[in-house]
Amino acid sequence: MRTHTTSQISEQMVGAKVTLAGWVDRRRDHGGVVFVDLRDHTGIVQVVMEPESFPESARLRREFCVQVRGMIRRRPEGAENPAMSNGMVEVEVDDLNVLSRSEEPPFPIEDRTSAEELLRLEYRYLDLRRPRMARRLKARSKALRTVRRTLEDLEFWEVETPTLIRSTPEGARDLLVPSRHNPGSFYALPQSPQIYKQLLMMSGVHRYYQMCRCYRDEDFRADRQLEFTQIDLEGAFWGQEEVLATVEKVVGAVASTLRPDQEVITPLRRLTYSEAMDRYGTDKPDVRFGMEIVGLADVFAGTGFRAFAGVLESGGVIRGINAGPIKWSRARADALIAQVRRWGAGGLVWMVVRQDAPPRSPVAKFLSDGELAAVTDRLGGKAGDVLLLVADAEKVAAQTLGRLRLELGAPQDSQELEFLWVVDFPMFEESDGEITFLHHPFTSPASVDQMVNRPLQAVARSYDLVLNGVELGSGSVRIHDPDIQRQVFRIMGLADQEIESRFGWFIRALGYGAPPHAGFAVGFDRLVAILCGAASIREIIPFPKTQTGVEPLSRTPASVGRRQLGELGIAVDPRRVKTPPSGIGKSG
RNA sequence: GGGGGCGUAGAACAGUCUGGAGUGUUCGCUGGCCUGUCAAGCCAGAGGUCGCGGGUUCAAAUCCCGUCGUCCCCGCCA
Repeated sequence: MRTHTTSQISEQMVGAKVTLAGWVDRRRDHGGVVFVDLRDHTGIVQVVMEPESFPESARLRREFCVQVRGMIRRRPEGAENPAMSNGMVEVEVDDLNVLSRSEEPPFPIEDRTSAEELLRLEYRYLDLRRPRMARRLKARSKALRTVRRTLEDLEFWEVETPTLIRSTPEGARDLLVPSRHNPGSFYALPQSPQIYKQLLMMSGVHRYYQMCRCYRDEDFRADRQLEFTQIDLEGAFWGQEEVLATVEKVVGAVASTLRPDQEVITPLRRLTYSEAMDRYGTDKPDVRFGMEIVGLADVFAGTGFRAFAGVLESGGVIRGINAGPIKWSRARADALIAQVRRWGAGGLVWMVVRQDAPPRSPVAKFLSDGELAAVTDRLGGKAGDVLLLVADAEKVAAQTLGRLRLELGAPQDSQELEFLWVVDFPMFEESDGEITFLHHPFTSPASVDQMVNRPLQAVARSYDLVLNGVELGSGSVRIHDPDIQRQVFRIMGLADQEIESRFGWFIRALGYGAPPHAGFAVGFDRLVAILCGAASIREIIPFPKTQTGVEPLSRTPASVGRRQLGELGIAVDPRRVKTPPSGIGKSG
């Protein structure tokens, strides 16, 4: 079918006979001579023919699939195109073969313009012909290969675990699959192979990894789909350091493959969870820029400003950021204050630092000169800088300033890659009076005593990998002692009977000489998306779903027949039936 | 579950605030001309349920109500 790809055509090949195949990217008909840009998966080359010899050249249209045979020749002087890698030469056609014709494409197949995403998804096979999308597919493939090579070199075994597993009510909503042999019973698609990879450790597997598809039936985001790919790994006789070193090797290798322009320096920076929360107001800080959060409670310890004093008395905090010399106006201040109120904060105090004068601020009259000077000093304020202060409950203040920081400071077109470990997460958190784990219930506590006596202060041996403010993955040292595992479930409020019925089989497995083990899972789609500079993981997933879980090309999901349902013992409540959208958004 | 943006020709948009004939821009498409273009050029032409439904009005792309789709965010995501 073809002897070369378009990107192989070069000046050195002048005089060579080649056969190429691909699509008509563009046709430029000059009457006596016709130029066709022939596109394949590697690029574009110009082919030339005369309508006198090839009358069908006039009937070629965009996206026709063609095969051409011809000779590579140097372009006439002055007709070279230095913008193309093979622009010094062109293919003089000896034989033209239209393999298949094409309808007029619904949107142009080129990087320069972009159609609406829904239309692109409906015609994804055309969208993927665009060079940018082809590059992303290729990048994803290279990343997969790099991960596998790196881990295979480290003697990891890729082991496939079941994708039809038992549903567990904890965590995200499961995607369910009905069982025909056991009507009324359901499989769940895995949210992660967590339990199976731990069982593999108990099975004597030394190093495990898997490129696995995981499923979580939760609402979509730019970085969240119903199904997604993880680099899942686990090692026996491992602790935190071995995991971190291995994950650094893997993501470092992928980064240097896809982004050779950026150097990833290992070992990666580490922050503890509490440092991250204090300085950045989030457990996934974007450290490509400063604007760190600074505690100011001591500055206002004896303040006469009632609003601040009240917050401190009730156990709250006062913290601030220096937003720098941003454009400031009354309107902007009002808009920001309204915004932080929508986020749940009581308010926002702003100050604009001045040369040789106390900061300008609506609350300046309530504060002493000493307090104003101390705040300015603490936040490193220079003339023109805008300082933003929040006085509130600790969690609210951290969250508010963390979001403000991102909104006001996050770099827009940065090429930088800032990987970061966040370590020492809390074991549990309290929400609505219930104790739930932050990571998952198989995470080892740093101290069993502390976990039992003061669970909400307990530190877990767990860690997250963060890239440019995006959570790339998380892992932990696992519990390998059945008694500790049982205790964790008790702290979560499970009765012994329930522990036995739901997790007894797993705890029993821990009772047969389980090795200490630890592991990690990297969100592969997110990693590739960030490295490719894509704004959403949909850009690096070949056939992604929309926000309502629809795959618009095949129109998935779809209803199934009564007979199919009958075999499964399932009846659908007609009041709940909603037909998924069956076309593009213009349907009424 | 909640907040916000968007929906106008095959594509990307302007027009919507302040109602007055489907008014327009760029690209694509069709036909013609053209032997060195490469986002070719020139000439001519076709192409519209202004997402859908209802209301207000002499008159609705425009105002109001509802609804569908889509995107972003909050909740949610062990």
